[in-house]
Amino acid sequence: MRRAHHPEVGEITLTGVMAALSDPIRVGLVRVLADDRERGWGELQAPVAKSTLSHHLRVLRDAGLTRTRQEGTRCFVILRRQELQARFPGLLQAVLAAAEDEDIGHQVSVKDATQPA
Amino acid sequence: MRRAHHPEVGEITLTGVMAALSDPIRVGLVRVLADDRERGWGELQAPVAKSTLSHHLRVLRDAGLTRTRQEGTRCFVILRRQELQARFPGLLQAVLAAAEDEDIGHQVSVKDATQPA
DNA sequence: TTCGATGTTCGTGAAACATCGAACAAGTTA
DNA sequence: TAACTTGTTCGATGTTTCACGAACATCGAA
Repeated sequence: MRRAHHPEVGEITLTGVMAALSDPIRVGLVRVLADDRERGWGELQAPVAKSTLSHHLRVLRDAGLTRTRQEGTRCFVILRRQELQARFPGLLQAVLAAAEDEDIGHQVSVKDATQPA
Repeated sequence: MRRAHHPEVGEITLTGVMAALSDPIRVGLVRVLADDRERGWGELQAPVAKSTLSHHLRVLRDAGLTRTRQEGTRCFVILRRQELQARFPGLLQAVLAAAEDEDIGHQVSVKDATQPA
């Protein structure tokens, strides 16, 4: 369980990001993470098996969209917003706005576990 | 040779656009078309067989990124820039900027045939 | 040490995709 | 009518992706 190759900012590719965001579930995950709060795996609710969710999160990570941190046996994800903004200015913003507008990935949500702000 | 289902603006989906732009050659085609000039098939130069090029142009068209016009036996493409801007504000712009920055799709170009401005 | 929880990886299909060459269709031109 | 040009469609092939369940690894707790 120790595999987490995050690409450097400079290694993030446009086509990689586009490919990662061509799946509704992954768009949904990004939307959920768009509030810049770190989320635990377990909070993420999506209509797929956990191995499939793991796969999607890996794709997002490999594409450079998210960063994964491990703490004990559980993992946390966070959106690499600033880095993406630096690499591809305006892109994430435009995608998020479009996703909101179309309500893409609405099937993904967070369990309100850590909700006490 | 009569197949050209252009989606309405409202039918263009984000994931469709993202998927279409996850291929370097298609990004290159969009870059070439980014000057808003209509181009003939024959002008488009890409390192793939013509059937493959036809396929890529079809994907772009189906995704709503381009519009195809037929005149006699030859076809012309143009970027649906305004409509995309209306549908997904800022998206195309961000993608084009990123593509320029990374020089993605540089393998695609135009023959200077209609070049006399 | 033995559970239980949490993710990852593996093995496996089904589907989608990129690519090519060849065959086809539809105009243009000779 | 007979070429020729231009682009589409077809069939084949190999790769990638998505999906699942099962097995494995890791850590914390009993």
